[in-house]
Amino acid sequence: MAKYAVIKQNYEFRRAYHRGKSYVSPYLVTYCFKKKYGGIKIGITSGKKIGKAVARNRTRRVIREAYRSLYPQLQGNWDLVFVARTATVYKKSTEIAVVMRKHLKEAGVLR
RNA sequence: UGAGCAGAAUAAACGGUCGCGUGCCUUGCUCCAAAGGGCAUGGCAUGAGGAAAGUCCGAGCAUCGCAGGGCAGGAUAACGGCUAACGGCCGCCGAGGGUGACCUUAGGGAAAGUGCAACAGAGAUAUACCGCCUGUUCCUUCGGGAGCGGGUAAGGGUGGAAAGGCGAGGUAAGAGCUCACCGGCUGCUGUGGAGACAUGGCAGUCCUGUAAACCCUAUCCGAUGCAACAUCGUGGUGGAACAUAUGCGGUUGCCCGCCGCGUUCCGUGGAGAUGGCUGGAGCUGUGCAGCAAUGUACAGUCGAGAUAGAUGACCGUUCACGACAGAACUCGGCUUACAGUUCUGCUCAUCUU
RNA sequence: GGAGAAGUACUCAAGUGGUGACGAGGCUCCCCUGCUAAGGGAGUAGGCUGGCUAAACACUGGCGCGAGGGUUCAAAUCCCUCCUUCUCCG
Repeated sequence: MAKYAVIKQNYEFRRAYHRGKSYVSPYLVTYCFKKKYGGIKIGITSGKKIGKAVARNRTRRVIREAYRSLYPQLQGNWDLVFVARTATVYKKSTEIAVVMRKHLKEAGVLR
């Protein structure tokens, strides 16, 4: 996980939820919080609502894979939080990547 | 051929590109007196399960407690064995179910004591309501009826359960009151078995159920859990020693002004880091002992160790088109979830020879 | 990951083996009022599945206290296995 920084602390998640901009689609929710420094950090949330451990692990992997394909095109200082929804379990990473690209373009993170 | 029973194995496969965790190695940069460390690139190896789950039992390991004994509390419960241990497993006995292969079974003690048994019913651990039989008094239409007293457990509705069952004798009517058969229990005893137990004999006896109610008997159990625990230890803060205000640091390069106080040691505190962390009652194969669980000898072998938590994406080929589901200190079990496929042994029915 | 607690009607809840599962709020209907509110009275395991009926109401049998088994004559209660929810340990 050295390649991309990860959000660990609870206050960082809270800051993104309360003060960040949110973008919603049927199988992904994105929160973007702009910072002054620190580069790009991401956090992935897959709650108990998604399912059991296998389903939660799968959503995290799929979202991380989609983020990996978009990672080289990002710029700025951002905290990004991706929240999985129930429908995410049955999606492929390419479908997630299309939605994520749309969300990040609206937020201005992309390019 | 159809239906079924028991056990075991497996849990889609192969190839290519990109990506992730861990270990080892190479190269480059860098910190350092050195040992060694950090970052980046590349290569090789390896990378979830039969239940990893539930956390229901049993252990290892760790810390705390503990002279020894007892009480309380909890768990288990036919018998023999296996095991580090177990409430687990194997074998076997009893009971129940199935035509059968086979399956299920918390299966000690109610004759040590206490409690409970609603409703119904005359009566619930001992009973006389109706009935049956009989003594006596009165009445009588001479059939019998009424009152008072006695005997009786055969028959009666109720109930989960009504005092062993059924037949015969017996009797005023009846009754294990007596007898034969069957059944239960207790004592003594023969045979078989390691034992539970099985199967006989003799004598006595006829007793409600409930211990997953209290209890009795036998055996076992200290508490807490890797977020345990060990090591290092920030900021802050207490004390001592040394130094000291004409000093040092910050605020603007200098002056004034303003603000703060240094070093070492011993505590307190416990952010965080490292260890614990995977080689073990290990796995595979063969032989031997044993009905088996299992034990043992030899040979081979090392198969995750993360710390916001590593297995994914895309493409191609094939098929039966893929269920339940993700390690978090480690083992032995149990329980629960589960698409299918394969193999072995066996039973029943039908048909053919 | 570990340790514990609870589950009863729409909500809150009582019920430690025994008729038909107590009660409060809420809800429905009625009374009171010109109309509301307040007050008073009645009903409220309301569901599922059978019987009765042409059909409905009423009556009645069975199931139903998170789910499924077991012990018992009898289980919300006792025992076992699951499910769900909540709390604590950094």
